[in-house]
Amino acid sequence: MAAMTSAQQMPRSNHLLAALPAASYERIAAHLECISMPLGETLYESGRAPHQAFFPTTAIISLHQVMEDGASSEFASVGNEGMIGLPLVMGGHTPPGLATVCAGGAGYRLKGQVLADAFEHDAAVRRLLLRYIQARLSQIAQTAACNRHHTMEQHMCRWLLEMLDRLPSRELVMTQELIAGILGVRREGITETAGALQRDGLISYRRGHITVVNREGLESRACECYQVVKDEFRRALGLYATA
Amino acid sequence: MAAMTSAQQMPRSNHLLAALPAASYERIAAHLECISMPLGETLYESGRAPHQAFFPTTAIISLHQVMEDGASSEFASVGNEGMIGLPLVMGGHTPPGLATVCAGGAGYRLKGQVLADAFEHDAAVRRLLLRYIQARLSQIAQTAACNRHHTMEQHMCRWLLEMLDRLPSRELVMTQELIAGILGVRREGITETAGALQRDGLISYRRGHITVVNREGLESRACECYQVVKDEFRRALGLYATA
DNA sequence: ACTGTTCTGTGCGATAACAAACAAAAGCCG
DNA sequence: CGGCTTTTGTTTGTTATCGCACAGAACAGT
Repeated sequence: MAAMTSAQQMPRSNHLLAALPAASYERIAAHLECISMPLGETLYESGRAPHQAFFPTTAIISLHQVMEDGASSEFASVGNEGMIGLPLVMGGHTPPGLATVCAGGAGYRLKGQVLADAFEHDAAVRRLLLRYIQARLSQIAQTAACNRHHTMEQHMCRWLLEMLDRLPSRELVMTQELIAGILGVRREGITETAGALQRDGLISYRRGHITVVNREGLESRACECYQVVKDEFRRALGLYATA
Repeated sequence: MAAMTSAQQMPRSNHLLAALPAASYERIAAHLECISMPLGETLYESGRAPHQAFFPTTAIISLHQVMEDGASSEFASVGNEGMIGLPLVMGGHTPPGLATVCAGGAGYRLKGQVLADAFEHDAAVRRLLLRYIQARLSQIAQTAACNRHHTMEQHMCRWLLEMLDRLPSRELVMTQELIAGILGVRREGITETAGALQRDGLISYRRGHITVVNREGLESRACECYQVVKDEFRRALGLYATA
């Protein structure tokens, strides 16, 4: 965990925080700690009660469900557009599922109690988070349908785009093995698909690094789910939907 | 839509309503209208803004996402344990997706404004609904993973059990074609799977009717998702988790 | 530079689900 | 009863993904 600068004088590089009215933000800002989130770190897991919320700025967190046989599958990814720790405001227990850092980077940490209080007493915070939760619901629902109907290539293109939208650069630091684990498919499948995408000039990669070369190309080979989910989050944060 | 009896003197046959403290319930009860929900009716669709919430008692609603190419896939089913109309309290727009009645029956209808007000001003209502939303999130997340990893037979057994838990009888009135549409698979697949389950004495069926004969058998052939989701809802409603 | 480890590439056969076409019932209604 | 419609059953071939096995390449550390 890196240096703890107060977040007040920093740009609000997390869109969810940025969408708060100034008064609400200021009440929270003093409690935000700037931390680094190293690749592979687990922020939430089923057994452990959560006490912190996280607002990624450059990091990306993958939420996934793990099956009894060890197979797993991402149902949502969270980056600078959102937060980790919804159970804190929903007052329930820790849900099944796991939150792990799939792209190392930075983010803010906030004490669960501070968030819960803000949600309870500040209507603006509450409204925003509820809209965010609704977008999250759509995101997961779309993923469920995507998992049933779309091909591996479509899904992978979608996922690359989602990562890209949240990353400061066009490069992902990530092995094919890891991607396969996240998407819940075999590593060989990713090798093959990535090979095809590289052949067609959409991406280029070397051991543990993938660079997106042709974004439009990826968009045309991704499934509709990418755009659907993106629009939902834009609406939730009060931005206009894309044309 | 059937006769509108005030719900006050009726048993609270919807578990979510039943979980409310008496004071909170009474404030709402006068506004509950008892209605019938015929098979096939659409309660929510992407374009239309929602103005009503629904609390099924004997009916079951299937929430599904529809793809551009017309393919669709259920991501949650809602019966007497829950409600339809979460967007009303989350303050957002109508999400993508569709809510249709997949088992005809009865339920309560509540004006959206009444629900929104209760959520805004009554902390008990808010707490309960937030816990319910959390369970719904888990339900959808589990379905996403289920869609990726489990077989059609596992999924179908899971789904039959979920229907059974919410139905007054052991019989579903429903064609194989319809089931296939809900689960997002081919009708032939359902025919084959249903045939196998009948051969093994777990269910029996005739044109448009399926009767569950051996519940334990189904449980052993369903995937873990059934139990995981069931436990989440029990917790949300304040019941004990199963042993 | 050498060596070991971690990634990536490739080639099988197996399997689950798809697509389409058609046959056979089951129920509805005159 | 007899015909029509809807539902279910069956067949054949195709495709996407899996599971496994192993080879080659890239990189990291000594």
